[in-house]
Amino acid sequence: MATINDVAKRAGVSKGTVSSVFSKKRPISTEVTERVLAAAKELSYFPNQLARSLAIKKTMIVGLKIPISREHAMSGFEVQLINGVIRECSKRGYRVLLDTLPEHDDPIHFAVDPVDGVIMLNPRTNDPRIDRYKLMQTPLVLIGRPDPMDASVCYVDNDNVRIGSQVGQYLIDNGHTSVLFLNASSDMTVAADRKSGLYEAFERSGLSTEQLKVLHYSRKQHGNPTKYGYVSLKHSYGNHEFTAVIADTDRVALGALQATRELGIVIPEQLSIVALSDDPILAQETSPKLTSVELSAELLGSEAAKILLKKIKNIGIVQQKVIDAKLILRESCKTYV
Amino acid sequence: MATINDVAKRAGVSKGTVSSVFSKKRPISTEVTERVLAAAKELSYFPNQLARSLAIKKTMIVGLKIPISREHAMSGFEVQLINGVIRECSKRGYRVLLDTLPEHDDPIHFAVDPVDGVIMLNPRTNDPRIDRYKLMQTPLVLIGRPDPMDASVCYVDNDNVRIGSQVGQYLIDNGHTSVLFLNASSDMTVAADRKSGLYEAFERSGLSTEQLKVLHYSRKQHGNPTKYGYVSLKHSYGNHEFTAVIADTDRVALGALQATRELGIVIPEQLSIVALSDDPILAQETSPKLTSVELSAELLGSEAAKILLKKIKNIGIVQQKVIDAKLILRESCKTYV
DNA sequence: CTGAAAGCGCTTACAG
DNA sequence: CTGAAAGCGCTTACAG
Repeated sequence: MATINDVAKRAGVSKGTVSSVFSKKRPISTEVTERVLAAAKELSYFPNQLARSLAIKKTMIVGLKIPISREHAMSGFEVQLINGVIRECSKRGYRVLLDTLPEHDDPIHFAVDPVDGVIMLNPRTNDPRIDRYKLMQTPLVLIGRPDPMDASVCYVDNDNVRIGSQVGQYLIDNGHTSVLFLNASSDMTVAADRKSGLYEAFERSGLSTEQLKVLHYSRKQHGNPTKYGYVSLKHSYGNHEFTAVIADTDRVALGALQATRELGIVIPEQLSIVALSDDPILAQETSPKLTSVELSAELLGSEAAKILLKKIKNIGIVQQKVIDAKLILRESCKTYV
Repeated sequence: MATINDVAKRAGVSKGTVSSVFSKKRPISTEVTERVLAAAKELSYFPNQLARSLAIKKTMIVGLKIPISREHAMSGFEVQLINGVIRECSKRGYRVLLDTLPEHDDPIHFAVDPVDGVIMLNPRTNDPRIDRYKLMQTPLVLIGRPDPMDASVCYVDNDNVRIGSQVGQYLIDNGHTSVLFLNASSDMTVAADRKSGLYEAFERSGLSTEQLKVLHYSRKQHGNPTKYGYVSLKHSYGNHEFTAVIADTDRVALGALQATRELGIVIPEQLSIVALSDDPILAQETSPKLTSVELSAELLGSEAAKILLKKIKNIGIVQQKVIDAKLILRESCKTYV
């Protein structure tokens, strides 16, 4: 690969000049410009972004840290979220470095990536990476709230307590007093938040939270979300009393739906189902169509990107944003008439 | 941000030594190692990948060039494909730089990206980028065949002629003699390939290709694939004779399905539908379930990544691979009994 | 086991 | 409008 030096020599100019004709940062006479361009073409010269980035300390790349399971495809939620990030970034001329690599616990391996900022999914409790990004002074925005709360970090999130409460209230309003909650895995902050929202709704209505059966997903135990829905329903139905099930995601709901079919349970007459994470396309194609909460994953992604891009331009900004989730009524819940 | 120099000074060693304790490329005494690590910690030092990459000429990043429409979400095909690329890359410790930016025609803006190689989707006819990557000596693998054919470039692809022919034959075997083909946009090589395969099948069976009505998608004209399916069917039904329609993708089929519902056409009794690009989940959730061709997008992605990674390790390798597509029979085609 | 120095390929004040 | 030189933050022969 020819370098800027080769071109400079060939064109009989300094490399600063070559740099300028490509970057257009200072005016170069047309005569020289042409000579340089000709030399560049002859030598098949292409500017090296890496070297450029090192010099100007800017890459026009946004890092997206999103752990992806080795076995399964991305969920609709992840896909939409990535979509939102990409769309927003590409609108502003940024590219996206997808980092799905498992995280190194060893901080020695933590390096500053060739990115201008990073979006990080699902921070864990006391996530050490948050501090490291602070020390690096790398602009960071989380998707999902930091735990413990930290007013100095940027994030976008749904209000998961509210989601739990809302769905609970909806079921209560329609006559349900006992529900099976197929919750997310217990180490996720969303799981705790949604559960507490659900409890809240029950208590508010003077119902006993004893009527709430909450299960947690475990990849080790269940294999995948659809199986989780399937076996959980099969095991629980008959053993526990419940007239409604809340599924953590549409995939979980799919498994549950399958189980009800095999058990001969009629939806929604005998059992109501609502899913919390919604791939709008999927939810409309099941039968019956799935009543579910639209988390607006794409919006989460694009808002995260917006905030990050703002922050990159103006270090110091800190901003949080909660994205509205809405319950979309379709056909899988019995409504009280 | 502290640099390697700061750490070296603080620890009272040379920067080569600091470099070595982080890279472990040459042995450093434990005493010095500890001093360096302590200094690094005190100064919040994190190695700069960018500088490292420039020095060693390696980034451990794979570029994925995948133009994404501003308006719509990614298609199932794209999602699966990206999935395949990511999965394979992350398995080998590579990250993926998603580049969805619109391509600059101006070759002056073509720079060598901070990647070790690139995967490029849907090359155009006489795509100038292919030559540029050659000149840059950037390892390249295409998804979709180069046009014109070029034995020196790596690619993975379905055999789209075969797909067209296979689907055609299947329809013919089941008694169809006239079909509506809702093909991809006319500037895509896949469109031509599939069409010629379909013609082939008709000719082989001694049928008149006059009974083939082929339409092409145009974003300008149709807006989006689903609308394309919807309006095309509405316009064509009644005006043209056909007992089967081949939809370019499942999204197109979705639109067509919707149109048939409104027109009161019973699927598959009155009309057979087969889709060429298959999101397995989507296809199974429509009613009736969609008979469709599984393109194995994920496999396309992972195979492309495999070849690229091999090529990165050993420049000079050239390899092509055609990925099998299979027709999955579900419920949307009438079968001849 | 460690250091001094050249090099990776750019950019950017500073000077003219 | 252009050049010479220092700098971006690393790595790596070479020498000891």
